[in-house]
Amino acid sequence: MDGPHETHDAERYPRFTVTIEIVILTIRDDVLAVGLARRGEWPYEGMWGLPGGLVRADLDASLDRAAQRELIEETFLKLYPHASPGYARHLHLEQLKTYWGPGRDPRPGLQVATVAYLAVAPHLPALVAAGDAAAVRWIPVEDVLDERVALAFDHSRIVADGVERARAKLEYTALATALVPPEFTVAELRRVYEIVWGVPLDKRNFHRKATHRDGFLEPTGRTTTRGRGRPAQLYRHNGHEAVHHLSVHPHHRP
Amino acid sequence: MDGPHETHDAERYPRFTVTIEIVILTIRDDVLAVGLARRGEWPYEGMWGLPGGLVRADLDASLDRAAQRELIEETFLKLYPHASPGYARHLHLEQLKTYWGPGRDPRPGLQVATVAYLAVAPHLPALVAAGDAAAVRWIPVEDVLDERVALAFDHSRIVADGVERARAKLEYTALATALVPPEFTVAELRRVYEIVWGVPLDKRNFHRKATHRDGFLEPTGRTTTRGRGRPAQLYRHNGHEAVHHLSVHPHHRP
DNA sequence: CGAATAGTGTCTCTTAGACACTATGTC
DNA sequence: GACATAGTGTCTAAGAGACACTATTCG
Repeated sequence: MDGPHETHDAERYPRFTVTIEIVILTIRDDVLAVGLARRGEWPYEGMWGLPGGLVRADLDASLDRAAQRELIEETFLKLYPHASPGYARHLHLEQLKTYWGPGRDPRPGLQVATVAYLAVAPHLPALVAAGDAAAVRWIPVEDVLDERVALAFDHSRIVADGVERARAKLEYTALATALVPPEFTVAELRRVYEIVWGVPLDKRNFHRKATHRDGFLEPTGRTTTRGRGRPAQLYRHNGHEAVHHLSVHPHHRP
Repeated sequence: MDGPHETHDAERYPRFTVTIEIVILTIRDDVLAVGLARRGEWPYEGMWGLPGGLVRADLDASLDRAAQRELIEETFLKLYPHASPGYARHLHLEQLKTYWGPGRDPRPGLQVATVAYLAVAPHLPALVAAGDAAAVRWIPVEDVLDERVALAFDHSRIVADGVERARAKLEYTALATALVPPEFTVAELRRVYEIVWGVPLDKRNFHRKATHRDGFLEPTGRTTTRGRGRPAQLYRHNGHEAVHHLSVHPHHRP
Protein backbone atom coordinates (compact mmCIF):
# COMPACT_ATOMS: atom_id res chain seq x y z
CA MET A 1 0.00 0.00 0.00
CA ASP A 2 1.12 3.54 -0.57
CA GLY A 3 2.63 5.28 2.38
CA PRO A 4 1.71 8.90 2.74
CA HIS A 5 5.08 10.23 1.87
CA GLU A 6 6.57 7.77 -0.52
CA THR A 7 7.09 10.03 -3.46
CA HIS A 8 7.31 13.70 -4.09
CA ASP A 9 5.27 13.43 -7.24
CA ALA A 10 2.13 15.40 -6.47
CA GLU A 11 0.25 13.63 -9.22
CA ARG A 12 0.14 10.43 -7.23
CA TYR A 13 -1.80 11.98 -4.38
CA PRO A 14 -5.60 11.87 -4.55
CA ARG A 15 -7.03 15.30 -3.96
CA PHE A 16 -9.80 16.31 -1.61
CA THR A 17 -11.74 19.45 -0.90
CA VAL A 18 -11.61 20.31 2.79
CA THR A 19 -14.39 22.31 4.39
CA ILE A 20 -15.05 23.61 7.87
CA GLU A 21 -18.51 23.40 9.32
CA ILE A 22 -19.62 24.95 12.58
CA VAL A 23 -22.06 23.48 15.07
CA ILE A 24 -22.85 26.59 17.09
CA LEU A 25 -25.02 26.07 20.13
CA THR A 26 -26.77 28.55 22.37
CA ILE A 27 -29.74 28.69 24.67
CA ARG A 28 -32.69 30.57 23.31
CA ASP A 29 -36.21 30.71 24.74
CA ASP A 30 -35.21 28.11 27.33
CA VAL A 31 -34.15 25.46 24.83
CA LEU A 32 -30.83 24.48 23.32
CA ALA A 33 -30.62 25.79 19.76
CA VAL A 34 -28.20 25.37 16.88
CA GLY A 35 -27.35 28.07 14.34
CA LEU A 36 -28.21 26.86 10.85
CA ALA A 37 -27.93 28.38 7.40
CA ARG A 38 -30.44 28.06 4.60
CA ARG A 39 -28.79 26.68 1.49
CA GLY A 40 -29.19 28.83 -1.57
CA GLU A 41 -28.24 26.32 -4.24
CA TRP A 42 -27.97 22.73 -5.34
CA PRO A 43 -27.56 20.30 -3.71
CA TYR A 44 -30.08 20.47 -0.89
CA GLU A 45 -31.21 23.89 -2.07
CA GLY A 46 -33.58 25.53 0.38
CA MET A 47 -32.77 23.14 3.20
CA TRP A 48 -31.09 24.04 6.44
CA GLY A 49 -27.50 23.05 7.01
CA LEU A 50 -24.45 23.88 9.06
CA PRO A 51 -22.74 27.15 8.24
CA GLY A 52 -19.21 26.74 6.96
CA GLY A 53 -16.88 27.13 4.09
CA LEU A 54 -13.69 26.09 2.41
CA VAL A 55 -10.38 25.78 4.15
CA ARG A 56 -8.07 28.04 2.22
CA ALA A 57 -4.32 27.72 2.34
CA ASP A 58 -3.97 31.36 1.32
CA LEU A 59 -6.11 32.68 4.17
CA ASP A 60 -5.85 30.26 7.03
CA ALA A 61 -2.82 29.61 9.21
CA SER A 62 -4.38 26.61 10.88
CA LEU A 63 -7.60 24.65 11.07
CA ASP A 64 -8.53 26.50 14.24
CA ARG A 65 -8.03 29.81 12.49
CA ALA A 66 -10.08 28.67 9.53
CA ALA A 67 -12.85 27.69 11.90
CA GLN A 68 -12.68 31.02 13.65
CA ARG A 69 -12.90 32.83 10.35
CA GLU A 70 -15.96 30.83 9.33
CA LEU A 71 -17.49 31.34 12.75
CA ILE A 72 -17.13 35.08 12.51
CA GLU A 73 -17.89 35.70 8.88
CA GLU A 74 -20.41 33.03 8.03
CA THR A 75 -22.16 32.57 11.30
CA PHE A 76 -21.80 35.15 13.97
CA LEU A 77 -22.16 38.28 11.90
CA LYS A 78 -25.16 36.87 10.11
CA LEU A 79 -26.85 36.01 13.38
CA TYR A 80 -25.91 39.31 14.97
CA PRO A 81 -25.34 41.87 12.20
CA HIS A 82 -24.70 44.67 14.68
CA ALA A 83 -22.33 42.78 16.96
CA SER A 84 -18.63 43.46 16.99
CA PRO A 85 -16.47 40.78 15.37
CA GLY A 86 -14.22 41.01 18.40
CA TYR A 87 -16.94 39.46 20.50
CA ALA A 88 -16.94 36.33 18.37
CA ARG A 89 -13.22 35.97 18.89
CA HIS A 90 -13.86 34.96 22.49
CA LEU A 91 -16.50 32.35 21.88
CA HIS A 92 -15.76 28.80 22.88
CA LEU A 93 -14.58 26.94 19.79
CA GLU A 94 -13.14 23.45 19.62
CA GLN A 95 -12.58 20.85 16.96
CA LEU A 96 -15.31 18.24 16.99
CA LYS A 97 -14.71 15.54 14.40
CA THR A 98 -13.87 14.99 10.75
CA TYR A 99 -16.33 13.46 8.32
CA TRP A 100 -15.69 11.97 4.95
CA GLY A 101 -17.05 9.18 2.81
CA PRO A 102 -18.60 8.42 -0.54
CA GLY A 103 -22.17 9.64 -0.69
CA ARG A 104 -21.68 12.46 1.75
CA ASP A 105 -21.78 14.94 -1.11
CA PRO A 106 -23.73 14.10 -4.25
CA ARG A 107 -21.70 16.32 -6.55
CA PRO A 108 -19.87 14.08 -9.00
CA GLY A 109 -16.13 13.98 -8.93
CA LEU A 110 -15.95 15.83 -5.64
CA GLN A 111 -14.37 14.31 -2.57
CA VAL A 112 -15.23 16.53 0.38
CA ALA A 113 -13.74 16.03 3.82
CA THR A 114 -15.37 18.17 6.48
CA VAL A 115 -13.75 19.20 9.72
CA ALA A 116 -16.60 20.03 12.09
CA TYR A 117 -16.10 22.47 14.94
CA LEU A 118 -18.21 22.98 18.02
CA ALA A 119 -18.89 26.56 19.06
CA VAL A 120 -20.84 27.69 22.07
CA ALA A 121 -22.27 31.16 22.51
CA PRO A 122 -24.21 32.97 25.21
CA HIS A 123 -27.72 34.04 24.44
CA LEU A 124 -27.31 37.47 22.94
CA PRO A 125 -30.16 39.96 23.00
CA ALA A 126 -31.65 40.23 19.55
CA LEU A 127 -31.10 38.91 16.15
CA VAL A 128 -31.92 42.04 14.23
CA ALA A 129 -33.73 42.01 10.92
CA ALA A 130 -34.76 38.40 11.30
CA GLY A 131 -37.76 37.57 9.16
CA ASP A 132 -38.23 34.31 7.42
CA ALA A 133 -35.69 35.12 4.77
CA ALA A 134 -32.86 35.18 7.31
CA ALA A 135 -29.85 33.36 5.94
CA VAL A 136 -28.81 32.05 9.33
CA ARG A 137 -31.17 31.19 12.12
CA TRP A 138 -31.45 29.48 15.50
CA ILE A 139 -33.34 26.21 15.41
CA PRO A 140 -34.06 24.11 18.53
CA VAL A 141 -31.77 21.08 18.57
CA GLU A 142 -34.72 18.95 19.56
CA ASP A 143 -36.30 19.63 16.17
CA VAL A 144 -33.10 18.52 14.47
CA LEU A 145 -32.53 15.42 16.57
CA ASP A 146 -36.13 14.27 16.20
CA GLU A 147 -35.89 14.81 12.45
CA ARG A 148 -38.70 17.30 12.44
CA VAL A 149 -36.24 19.49 10.58
CA ALA A 150 -34.23 17.56 8.01
CA LEU A 151 -30.79 18.96 7.32
CA ALA A 152 -28.62 18.93 4.22
CA PHE A 153 -25.85 16.34 3.78
CA ASP A 154 -25.06 14.40 6.96
CA HIS A 155 -25.47 17.50 9.07
CA SER A 156 -28.05 15.96 11.39
CA ARG A 157 -25.48 13.47 12.59
CA ILE A 158 -22.88 16.20 13.01
CA VAL A 159 -25.31 18.22 15.12
CA ALA A 160 -26.03 15.12 17.20
CA ASP A 161 -22.32 14.56 17.74
CA GLY A 162 -21.88 18.20 18.75
CA VAL A 163 -24.74 18.10 21.23
CA GLU A 164 -23.40 14.89 22.73
CA ARG A 165 -19.99 16.46 23.16
CA ALA A 166 -21.47 19.55 24.77
CA ARG A 167 -23.58 17.51 27.18
CA ALA A 168 -20.58 15.45 28.21
CA LYS A 169 -18.28 18.42 28.65
CA LEU A 170 -20.75 20.23 30.89
CA GLU A 171 -19.99 17.57 33.47
CA TYR A 172 -16.26 17.91 33.74
CA THR A 173 -15.36 21.32 32.27
CA ALA A 174 -16.47 24.90 32.65
CA LEU A 175 -18.28 24.80 29.31
CA ALA A 176 -21.50 26.02 30.90
CA THR A 177 -19.93 29.42 31.49
CA ALA A 178 -19.60 29.80 27.73
CA LEU A 179 -23.39 29.54 27.37
CA VAL A 180 -23.96 32.50 29.63
CA PRO A 181 -22.85 36.16 29.46
CA PRO A 182 -19.41 37.04 30.88
CA GLU A 183 -21.05 38.05 34.16
CA PHE A 184 -23.86 35.85 35.35
CA THR A 185 -25.82 34.70 38.37
CA VAL A 186 -25.79 31.23 39.87
CA ALA A 187 -29.41 30.75 38.82
CA GLU A 188 -28.58 31.57 35.20
CA LEU A 189 -25.76 29.05 35.28
CA ARG A 190 -28.01 26.41 36.80
CA ARG A 191 -30.58 26.95 34.09
CA VAL A 192 -27.91 26.10 31.52
CA TYR A 193 -27.35 22.68 33.06
CA GLU A 194 -31.07 22.05 33.42
CA ILE A 195 -31.76 22.92 29.81
CA VAL A 196 -28.84 21.10 28.23
CA TRP A 197 -29.33 17.97 30.32
CA GLY A 198 -33.09 18.19 30.49
CA VAL A 199 -33.21 17.46 34.21
CA PRO A 200 -34.24 19.66 37.15
CA LEU A 201 -31.45 20.40 39.62
CA ASP A 202 -31.79 21.23 43.28
CA LYS A 203 -31.27 24.97 43.65
CA ARG A 204 -29.52 24.73 47.01
CA ASN A 205 -27.17 21.88 46.23
CA PHE A 206 -26.22 23.49 42.95
CA HIS A 207 -25.46 26.78 44.63
CA ARG A 208 -23.23 25.11 47.19
CA LYS A 209 -21.31 23.11 44.64
CA ALA A 210 -20.91 25.87 42.08
CA THR A 211 -19.63 28.42 44.56
CA HIS A 212 -17.52 26.11 46.73
CA ARG A 213 -15.75 24.28 43.91
CA ASP A 214 -12.54 26.25 43.66
CA GLY A 215 -11.14 27.13 40.32
CA PHE A 216 -14.57 27.79 38.92
CA LEU A 217 -16.51 30.91 39.90
CA GLU A 218 -15.18 34.27 40.97
CA PRO A 219 -17.50 36.85 42.54
CA THR A 220 -17.50 40.25 40.90
CA GLY A 221 -18.92 41.97 43.98
CA ARG A 222 -21.65 43.48 41.87
CA THR A 223 -25.27 42.41 41.85
CA THR A 224 -28.02 42.40 39.30
CA THR A 225 -31.60 43.47 39.38
CA ARG A 226 -32.64 41.79 36.20
CA GLY A 227 -35.27 39.67 37.98
CA ARG A 228 -38.21 40.51 40.15
CA GLY A 229 -37.01 39.12 43.46
CA ARG A 230 -33.95 39.69 45.57
CA PRO A 231 -30.96 40.88 43.53
CA ALA A 232 -28.41 38.19 42.82
CA GLN A 233 -24.65 38.26 43.02
CA LEU A 234 -22.79 38.34 39.73
CA TYR A 235 -19.97 35.90 39.10
CA ARG A 236 -17.50 35.37 36.34
CA HIS A 237 -15.62 32.26 35.30
CA ASN A 238 -12.09 32.43 36.62
CA GLY A 239 -10.41 30.76 33.69
CA HIS A 240 -9.76 27.21 34.84
CA GLU A 241 -11.11 24.74 32.36
CA ALA A 242 -11.29 21.56 34.42
CA VAL A 243 -14.11 21.33 36.92
CA HIS A 244 -14.46 17.76 38.03
CA HIS A 245 -17.88 16.46 38.76
CA LEU A 246 -20.19 19.37 38.99
CA SER A 247 -22.89 16.92 38.04
CA VAL A 248 -26.02 16.71 40.09
CA HIS A 249 -27.80 13.42 39.63
CA PRO A 250 -30.67 12.09 41.76
CA HIS A 251 -30.07 9.24 44.14
CA HIS A 252 -31.47 5.84 43.37
CA ARG A 253 -34.54 5.02 45.44
CA PRO A 254 -35.49 1.38 46.07
CA MET B 1 -15.57 33.77 2.35
CA ASP B 2 -16.63 31.29 -0.27
CA GLY B 3 -19.24 28.90 0.92
CA PRO B 4 -18.35 25.26 0.52
CA HIS B 5 -21.01 24.53 -1.99
CA GLU B 6 -21.47 27.72 -3.93
CA THR B 7 -20.62 26.38 -7.33
CA HIS B 8 -20.34 23.05 -8.96
CA ASP B 9 -17.20 24.02 -10.77
CA ALA B 10 -14.61 21.69 -9.33
CA GLU B 11 -11.83 24.00 -10.45
CA ARG B 12 -12.69 26.54 -7.81
CA TYR B 13 -12.06 24.14 -4.95
CA PRO B 14 -8.58 24.06 -3.46
CA ARG B 15 -7.34 20.51 -3.29
CA PHE B 16 -5.78 18.73 -0.35
CA THR B 17 -4.12 15.41 0.24
CA VAL B 18 -5.74 13.60 3.13
CA THR B 19 -3.76 11.10 5.18
CA ILE B 20 -4.54 8.88 8.11
CA GLU B 21 -2.03 8.49 10.89
CA ILE B 22 -2.29 6.05 13.76
CA VAL B 23 -1.23 6.64 17.33
CA ILE B 24 -1.16 3.07 18.58
CA LEU B 25 -0.50 2.63 22.28
CA THR B 26 0.28 -0.45 24.27
CA ILE B 27 2.02 -1.37 27.48
CA ARG B 28 5.38 -3.00 27.04
CA ASP B 29 7.97 -3.72 29.71
CA ASP B 30 5.82 -1.88 32.25
CA VAL B 31 5.74 1.39 30.35
CA LEU B 32 3.32 2.94 27.91
CA ALA B 33 4.70 2.67 24.39
CA VAL B 34 3.70 3.99 20.98
CA GLY B 35 4.15 2.13 17.69
CA LEU B 36 6.32 4.18 15.36
CA ALA B 37 7.62 3.67 11.85
CA ARG B 38 11.04 4.58 10.55
CA ARG B 39 10.77 6.82 7.53
CA GLY B 40 12.54 5.57 4.44
CA GLU B 41 12.63 8.76 2.44
CA TRP B 42 12.63 12.51 2.33
CA PRO B 43 11.41 14.42 4.22
CA TYR B 44 12.56 13.38 7.68
CA GLU B 45 14.27 10.34 6.23
CA GLY B 46 15.50 7.95 8.89
CA MET B 47 13.43 9.55 11.65
CA TRP B 48 10.60 7.91 13.52
CA GLY B 49 7.06 8.92 12.77
CA LEU B 50 3.50 7.74 13.03
CA PRO B 51 2.49 4.93 10.71
CA GLY B 52 -0.20 5.86 8.24
CA GLY B 53 -1.09 6.38 4.64
CA LEU B 54 -3.32 8.04 2.13
CA VAL B 55 -7.08 8.07 2.31
CA ARG B 56 -8.20 6.54 -0.94
CA ALA B 57 -11.68 7.05 -2.30
CA ASP B 58 -11.35 3.85 -4.33
CA LEU B 59 -10.54 1.69 -1.31
CA ASP B 60 -12.11 3.26 1.73
CA ALA B 61 -15.80 3.45 2.52
CA SER B 62 -15.30 5.80 5.43
CA LEU B 63 -12.58 7.44 7.47
CA ASP B 64 -12.96 4.76 10.12
CA ARG B 65 -12.47 2.06 7.53
CA ALA B 66 -9.45 3.84 6.10
CA ALA B 67 -7.98 3.99 9.58
CA GLN B 68 -8.66 0.32 10.13
CA ARG B 69 -6.96 -0.54 6.86
CA GLU B 70 -3.90 1.47 7.82
CA LEU B 71 -3.90 -0.04 11.28
CA ILE B 72 -3.89 -3.54 9.93
CA GLU B 73 -1.64 -3.20 6.92
CA GLU B 74 0.81 -0.54 7.96
CA THR B 75 1.01 -1.08 11.66
CA PHE B 76 -0.28 -4.26 13.14
CA LEU B 77 1.12 -6.72 10.63
CA LYS B 78 4.48 -5.05 10.74
CA LEU B 79 4.59 -5.22 14.51
CA TYR B 80 3.27 -8.78 14.61
CA PRO B 81 4.08 -10.44 11.28
CA HIS B 82 2.64 -13.75 12.41
CA ALA B 83 -0.58 -12.42 13.91
CA SER B 84 -3.89 -12.87 12.19
CA PRO B 85 -5.35 -9.74 10.58
CA GLY B 86 -8.63 -10.65 12.20
CA TYR B 87 -7.16 -9.89 15.57
CA ALA B 88 -6.45 -6.32 14.58
CA ARG B 89 -10.06 -5.89 13.57
CA HIS B 90 -11.05 -5.92 17.22
CA LEU B 91 -8.57 -3.39 18.51
CA HIS B 92 -9.88 -0.21 20.03
CA LEU B 93 -9.77 2.48 17.34
CA GLU B 94 -11.22 5.97 17.53
CA GLN B 95 -10.78 9.22 15.69
CA LEU B 96 -8.47 11.56 17.56
CA LYS B 97 -8.08 14.90 15.81
CA THR B 98 -7.35 16.46 12.44
CA TYR B 99 -4.21 18.43 11.77
CA TRP B 100 -3.45 20.82 8.97
CA GLY B 101 -1.49 23.97 8.44
CA PRO B 102 1.26 25.52 6.39
CA GLY B 103 4.64 24.18 7.44
CA ARG B 104 3.36 20.82 8.61
CA ASP B 105 4.78 19.23 5.49
CA PRO B 106 7.81 20.74 3.79
CA ARG B 107 7.06 19.34 0.35
CA PRO B 108 6.30 22.27 -1.94
CA GLY B 109 2.88 22.56 -3.43
CA LEU B 110 1.45 19.91 -1.17
CA GLN B 111 -1.37 20.64 1.28
CA VAL B 112 -1.68 17.67 3.59
CA ALA B 113 -4.49 17.32 6.08
CA THR B 114 -4.01 14.45 8.50
CA VAL B 115 -6.78 12.69 10.36
CA ALA B 116 -5.14 11.09 13.38
CA TYR B 117 -6.63 8.01 14.99
CA LEU B 118 -5.98 6.56 18.41
CA ALA B 119 -5.57 2.80 18.62
CA VAL B 120 -5.01 0.79 21.75
CA ALA B 121 -3.68 -2.76 21.80
CA PRO B 122 -2.93 -5.33 24.47
CA HIS B 123 0.64 -6.35 24.97
CA LEU B 124 1.13 -9.23 22.60
CA PRO B 125 3.83 -11.81 23.17
CA ALA B 126 6.60 -11.22 20.70
CA LEU B 127 7.48 -8.95 17.92
CA VAL B 128 9.20 -11.44 15.74
CA ALA B 129 12.22 -10.62 13.62
CA ALA B 130 12.78 -7.36 15.38
CA GLY B 131 16.32 -6.18 15.03
CA ASP B 132 17.28 -2.59 14.57
CA ALA B 133 16.16 -2.53 10.99
CA ALA B 134 12.52 -3.13 11.98
CA ALA B 135 10.25 -0.84 10.03
CA VAL B 136 7.80 -0.43 12.89
CA ARG B 137 8.72 -0.49 16.54
CA TRP B 138 7.45 0.22 20.02
CA ILE B 139 9.02 3.27 21.63
CA PRO B 140 8.21 4.41 25.20
CA VAL B 141 5.93 7.44 25.09
CA GLU B 142 8.04 9.03 27.78
CA ASP B 143 10.94 9.22 25.33
CA VAL B 144 8.71 10.93 22.79
CA LEU B 145 7.10 13.38 25.20
CA ASP B 146 10.44 14.38 26.69
CA GLU B 147 11.82 14.89 23.21
CA ARG B 148 14.54 12.34 23.73
CA VAL B 149 13.23 10.87 20.50
CA ALA B 150 12.39 13.53 17.93
CA LEU B 151 9.65 12.57 15.51
CA ALA B 152 8.97 13.57 11.92
CA PHE B 153 6.50 16.33 11.05
CA ASP B 154 4.32 17.38 14.01
CA HIS B 155 4.01 13.81 15.17
CA SER B 156 5.28 14.51 18.67
CA ARG B 157 2.29 16.73 19.30
CA ILE B 158 -0.07 14.16 17.86
CA VAL B 159 1.36 11.49 20.15
CA ALA B 160 0.95 13.87 23.09
CA ASP B 161 -2.68 14.47 22.15
CA GLY B 162 -3.28 10.74 21.87
CA VAL B 163 -1.74 9.98 25.25
CA GLU B 164 -3.76 12.75 26.85
CA ARG B 165 -6.95 11.34 25.36
CA ALA B 166 -6.09 7.83 26.55
CA ARG B 167 -5.33 9.03 30.07
CA ALA B 168 -8.60 10.89 30.26
CA LYS B 169 -10.68 8.05 28.88
CA LEU B 170 -9.27 5.56 31.37
CA GLU B 171 -11.21 7.46 33.99
CA TYR B 172 -14.69 7.26 32.57
CA THR B 173 -14.67 4.45 30.01
CA ALA B 174 -13.58 0.84 29.83
CA LEU B 175 -10.55 1.74 27.72
CA ALA B 176 -8.23 -0.06 30.15
CA THR B 177 -9.68 -3.39 29.07
CA ALA B 178 -8.36 -2.71 25.57
CA LEU B 179 -4.80 -2.58 26.92
CA VAL B 180 -5.05 -6.07 28.29
CA PRO B 181 -5.76 -9.47 26.70
CA PRO B 182 -9.40 -10.50 26.22
CA GLU B 183 -9.22 -12.45 29.49
CA PHE B 184 -7.29 -10.83 32.29
CA THR B 185 -6.87 -10.68 36.03
CA VAL B 186 -7.75 -7.76 38.27
CA ALA B 187 -4.07 -7.21 39.00
CA GLU B 188 -3.26 -6.95 35.31
CA LEU B 189 -6.00 -4.40 34.90
CA ARG B 190 -4.78 -2.40 37.87
CA ARG B 191 -1.28 -2.33 36.46
CA VAL B 192 -2.69 -0.66 33.34
CA TYR B 193 -4.06 2.23 35.37
CA GLU B 194 -0.90 2.54 37.41
CA ILE B 195 1.31 2.65 34.34
CA VAL B 196 -0.80 4.99 32.24
CA TRP B 197 -1.44 7.40 35.08
CA GLY B 198 1.91 6.94 36.76
CA VAL B 199 0.42 6.60 40.25
CA PRO B 200 0.26 3.64 42.63
CA LEU B 201 -3.25 2.40 43.40
CA ASP B 202 -4.43 0.57 46.48
CA LYS B 203 -4.80 -3.09 45.56
CA ARG B 204 -7.81 -3.70 47.79
CA ASN B 205 -9.81 -0.61 46.91
CA PHE B 206 -9.18 -1.18 43.23
CA HIS B 207 -10.34 -4.76 43.46
CA ARG B 208 -13.55 -3.75 45.18
CA LYS B 209 -14.37 -1.01 42.72
CA ALA B 210 -13.46 -2.93 39.59
CA THR B 211 -15.49 -6.00 40.49
CA HIS B 212 -18.48 -4.25 42.11
CA ARG B 213 -19.00 -1.64 39.42
CA ASP B 214 -21.66 -3.26 37.31
CA GLY B 215 -21.47 -3.13 33.58
CA PHE B 216 -17.74 -3.56 33.66
CA LEU B 217 -16.20 -6.94 34.49
CA GLU B 218 -17.64 -10.38 33.96
CA PRO B 219 -16.02 -13.42 35.61
CA THR B 220 -15.10 -16.21 33.24
CA GLY B 221 -14.98 -18.78 36.03
CA ARG B 222 -11.52 -19.81 34.93
CA THR B 223 -8.30 -19.00 36.72
CA THR B 224 -4.76 -18.43 35.66
CA THR B 225 -1.46 -19.68 36.94
CA ARG B 226 0.67 -17.25 35.05
CA GLY B 227 2.17 -15.85 38.28
CA ARG B 228 4.01 -17.41 41.13
CA GLY B 229 1.44 -16.98 43.90
CA ARG B 230 -2.18 -17.92 44.29
CA PRO B 231 -3.94 -18.33 40.95
CA ALA B 232 -6.14 -15.38 39.99
CA GLN B 233 -9.64 -15.30 38.58
CA LEU B 234 -9.95 -14.37 34.94
CA TYR B 235 -12.40 -11.70 33.88
CA ARG B 236 -13.51 -10.29 30.60
CA HIS B 237 -14.98 -6.91 29.75
CA ASN B 238 -18.71 -7.23 29.38
CA GLY B 239 -19.13 -4.74 26.58
CA HIS B 240 -20.42 -1.60 28.27
CA GLU B 241 -18.32 1.37 27.36
CA ALA B 242 -19.24 3.85 30.08
CA VAL B 243 -17.77 3.25 33.50
CA HIS B 244 -18.17 6.34 35.58
CA HIS B 245 -15.46 7.17 38.02
CA LEU B 246 -13.28 4.19 38.36
CA SER B 247 -10.61 6.65 39.36
CA VAL B 248 -8.67 6.06 42.52
CA HIS B 249 -7.03 9.21 43.75
CA PRO B 250 -5.41 9.70 47.15
CA HIS B 251 -7.11 11.82 49.76
CA HIS B 252 -5.64 15.18 50.63
CA ARG B 253 -3.82 15.06 53.93
CA PRO B 254 -3.34 18.27 55.94
C1' DC C 1 7.35 -23.94 55.89
C1' DG C 2 8.27 -19.65 53.50
C1' DA C 3 7.56 -16.77 49.58
C1' DA C 4 4.43 -14.68 46.64
C1' DT C 5 0.30 -13.14 45.09
C1' DA C 6 -5.07 -13.23 45.40
C1' DG C 7 -8.90 -11.89 47.68
C1' DT C 8 -11.97 -10.06 51.74
C1' DG C 9 -13.33 -6.98 55.73
C1' DT C 10 -13.63 -2.70 58.44
C1' DC C 11 -13.32 2.04 59.65
C1' DT C 12 -13.46 6.98 58.65
C1' DC C 13 -14.19 10.98 56.37
C1' DT C 14 -15.89 13.40 52.39
C1' DT C 15 -19.59 14.71 49.84
C1' DA C 16 -23.73 14.13 47.00
C1' DG C 17 -28.31 14.70 47.42
C1' DA C 18 -32.87 15.40 50.09
C1' DC C 19 -35.06 18.95 52.38
C1' DA C 20 -36.72 23.91 55.04
C1' DC C 21 -35.92 28.16 56.37
C1' DT C 22 -34.24 33.09 56.23
C1' DA C 23 -32.88 37.33 53.50
C1' DT C 24 -33.67 41.07 50.40
C1' DG C 25 -35.41 43.14 46.82
C1' DT C 26 -40.13 44.96 43.96
C1' DC C 27 -45.01 46.22 43.60
C1' DG D 1 -47.69 43.21 53.44
C1' DA D 2 -47.69 40.01 49.45
C1' DC D 3 -44.71 38.15 46.25
C1' DA D 4 -40.65 36.55 44.09
C1' DT D 5 -36.22 35.11 43.94
C1' DA D 6 -31.49 34.71 46.43
C1' DG D 7 -28.91 32.51 49.63
C1' DT D 8 -27.80 29.45 53.92
C1' DG D 9 -28.07 25.24 57.16
C1' DT D 10 -28.77 20.39 58.41
C1' DC D 11 -29.31 15.52 57.94
C1' DT D 12 -28.44 11.07 55.79
C1' DA D 13 -26.53 7.71 53.07
C1' DA D 14 -23.18 6.31 49.54
C1' DG D 15 -18.76 5.77 48.49
C1' DA D 16 -13.78 6.80 48.33
C1' DG D 17 -9.68 5.88 50.42
C1' DA D 18 -6.67 4.17 54.46
C1' DC D 19 -5.47 0.02 56.39
C1' DA D 20 -4.79 -5.54 58.03
C1' DC D 21 -5.77 -9.92 57.68
C1' DT D 22 -6.83 -14.57 55.47
C1' DA D 23 -6.49 -17.80 51.35
C1' DT D 24 -4.15 -20.49 47.90
C1' DT D 25 -0.61 -21.91 45.17
C1' DC D 26 4.58 -23.11 44.29
C1' DG D 27 9.06 -24.26 45.64
